[in-house]
Amino acid sequence: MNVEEVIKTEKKLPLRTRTILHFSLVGNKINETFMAALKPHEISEQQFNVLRILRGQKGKPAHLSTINERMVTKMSNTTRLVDKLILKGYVDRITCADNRRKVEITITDKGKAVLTVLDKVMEETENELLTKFSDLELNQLNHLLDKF
Amino acid sequence: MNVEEVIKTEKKLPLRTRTILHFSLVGNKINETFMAALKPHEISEQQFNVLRILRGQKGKPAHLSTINERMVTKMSNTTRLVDKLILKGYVDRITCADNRRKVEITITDKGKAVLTVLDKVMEETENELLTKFSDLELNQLNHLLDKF
DNA sequence: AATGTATATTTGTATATACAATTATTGTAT
DNA sequence: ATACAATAATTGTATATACAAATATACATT
Repeated sequence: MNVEEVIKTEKKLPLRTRTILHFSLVGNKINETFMAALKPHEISEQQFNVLRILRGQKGKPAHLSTINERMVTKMSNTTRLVDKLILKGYVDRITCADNRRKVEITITDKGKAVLTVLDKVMEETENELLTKFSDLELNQLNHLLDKF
Repeated sequence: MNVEEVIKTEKKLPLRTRTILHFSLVGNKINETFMAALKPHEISEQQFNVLRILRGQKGKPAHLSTINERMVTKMSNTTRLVDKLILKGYVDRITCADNRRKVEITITDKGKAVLTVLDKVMEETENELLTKFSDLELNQLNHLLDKF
């Protein structure tokens, strides 16, 4: 992906401007690719993330605030993401007995089942996006990303 | 930015999964930073992009489709982005005389004026985001991004 | 000229997200 | 115990975006 080609400019961009622009162009490509891959399964990336977080709990329920901390989205959206997952039967929500302000979210068997399907979809998409990278290059990239 | 720390997991993620996740975490950080920087000026990143594209035309108007090609967003959104810029007095829209299906968008003096202000804001934000990078590292990053 | 097809943009509608305000519950200080 | 602040989640509302359908104009074929 060549920046100057995409944005159709002849003039040389300053290094920092070019880097940020480059980054956001690649980011958009990655997002679009994942959205397209998940679309046939009628689930959004954010909803998928919630399911993954819940699986990470290994049976234990997660408080809504915990899910929220591990996501980029805002609290109010987390509530509504969970609403949608409940409608699909992928998670359950009960109010916490210890502290009735909190709610506990658990992934259902149905939710686990779609996750195993989606895991494959995501892995394939990752590989598709990263075909041109060697492991060495991926490590270099990760190392550079740590600097942000 | 450490991936495992952000998503609070102990187990080691597969290299490819980690890279994509890392990328999207950094992408979110970049986006948030720019949104926050532009917010006081009451303009969105997308609206700002339209203005930059128009400036690149050097006085010549741009067709809506041209603007659209150079942006990530969809055509219908481009229409509405321009609507908002017109309301603010930053651009003009006239139907093209040669081909009355097309429209021509031009940046106004007022639009150019805010751009010069926003240029500084963007440059500062870029520098703020990239403080930890040497020029060599930025070139390495750009080189790796080309592989996407 | 009439008809069908392609192009360029706009509009309608559903969904997604951000932000502020609200509700409900718990903890704390007097 | 009462009042006040803090915490957790939800709801209302405005804005943003995606997608499909509609509109308007131009081009091509008979």
